[in-house]
Amino acid sequence: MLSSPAPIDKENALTRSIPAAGKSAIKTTVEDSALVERRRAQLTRAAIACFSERGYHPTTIRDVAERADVSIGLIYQYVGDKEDLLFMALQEVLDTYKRQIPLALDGIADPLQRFCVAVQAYSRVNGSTVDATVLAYRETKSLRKDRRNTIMQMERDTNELIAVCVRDCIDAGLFEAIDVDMFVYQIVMFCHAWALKAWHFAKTMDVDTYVERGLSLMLRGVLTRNGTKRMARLEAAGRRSG
Amino acid sequence: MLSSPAPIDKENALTRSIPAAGKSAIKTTVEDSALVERRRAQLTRAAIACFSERGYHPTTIRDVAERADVSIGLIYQYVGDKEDLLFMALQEVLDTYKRQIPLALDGIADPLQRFCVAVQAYSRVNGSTVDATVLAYRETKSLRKDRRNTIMQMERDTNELIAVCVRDCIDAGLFEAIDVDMFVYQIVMFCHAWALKAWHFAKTMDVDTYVERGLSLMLRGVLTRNGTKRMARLEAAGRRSG
DNA sequence: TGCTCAGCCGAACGAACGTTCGTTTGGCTG
DNA sequence: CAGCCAAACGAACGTTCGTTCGGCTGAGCA
Repeated sequence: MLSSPAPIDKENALTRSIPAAGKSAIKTTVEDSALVERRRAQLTRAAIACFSERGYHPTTIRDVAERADVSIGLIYQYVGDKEDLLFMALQEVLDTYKRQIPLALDGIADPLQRFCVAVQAYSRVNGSTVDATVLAYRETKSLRKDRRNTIMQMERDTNELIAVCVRDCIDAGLFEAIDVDMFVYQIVMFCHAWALKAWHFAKTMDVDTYVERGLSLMLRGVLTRNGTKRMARLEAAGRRSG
Repeated sequence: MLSSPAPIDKENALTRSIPAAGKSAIKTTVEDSALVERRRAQLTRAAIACFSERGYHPTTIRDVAERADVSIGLIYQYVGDKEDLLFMALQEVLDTYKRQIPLALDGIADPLQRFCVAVQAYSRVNGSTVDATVLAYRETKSLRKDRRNTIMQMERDTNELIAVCVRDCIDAGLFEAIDVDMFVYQIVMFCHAWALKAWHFAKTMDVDTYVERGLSLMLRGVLTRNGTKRMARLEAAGRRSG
């Protein structure tokens, strides 16, 4: 057996919109916790926009303040320092991925379709926020170690969403007994590549075409005979509905 | 036919160790061109080390000067500004890739073996300089547009080295008539992933294991019947020799 | 020996930026 | 309406860092 054990994460259901509370919590001087949440969301949105555009270090606090339409001083009532803004931004980006995939999967039962939809959803969210995905690749290293670990754990959580789909396909006899860990990373890199190599791909196709062409390549040799039949049926159904 | 035309680049043979002369050339006040080359190589080495460790923006000119064991003032006799250092560093990194693959391919005739060796060489060079590969992903965006384009062209050149191997395998009847562009990017991302996801993979295997497991997954469904036979023979030969 | 100048040095400059803090605002309370 | 206070503001501070520039050095030459 080639597959190495992938750690299964159980804290998924417990995470909040801004998780990782406790240890690396963010300082605030404001009491009203609803206000804190609202302001932080506002600042996070502005930070993602600024950091995506110019990068973390070249962006100034003044840039973020202006984008968020608040004063410089206000920012320091809701975060401890500039790095907190980056941490919040990256958490929000990774969290979006973690939210979008289950959302797309909702109500779909067939394992093969679930797999394809998961890949499509992940690629689409990468595509709709290319800059944010690139930001995560560029700036995760700019975080302190413990926070970097938090972000990496969030990536592992997302990967696990894909891994589950793959294992279900194998269990259902639709995929061969492949190297799951390797395949999951191949898929994940494929989804990220739509953002990372947008300068190459976006010239010649849209996301959905990309996913279609990519899957038809990657699934050769992975689908069982049954899987191939099921795939043909799904494609026919897809063509009929849109 | 799914494959889209990949542009073939002919200026490969013309590039020098520090290419892209002409337009975006780098300022110097020193006459002796041999000295300029030596000093720039020295500075480039130091810059790659510093930028890889701490990132481009947090690295100071003082850091690079210290690492290269020269004064601050000397640097400005060989480069115009800090961005020149980044440009030289990224060029050197990408150029190493472009040099290593043909080097590994030298003397190998069998198309399938050439493909496998190219993937292995690319993964190995990514692995031996993980930080440099990550640097290229992080900081290419920190360059001015024209220089960013130069770097992207160098990446395309490297990709083309892989593309040639793939097409040769198809022409030799060892690969099915697959989507070449898609497959090349899948391979390239796979090679980069060894560096980008080192925190995941390096815990459980070495580069060569990674390449072996990755290829055996990606080549299912790509190899023709003949290709599969040839592959088995190559693996047997490989096992005998080392 | 003394002159010259390419190459090198690093103190000094000044702009930019993260962060602070004294002040202002506006709404609630009694 | 007076008194209070959380929230917001933004000028000012102190530091950092890219870049400059005036002077030093030593090899080559007369």
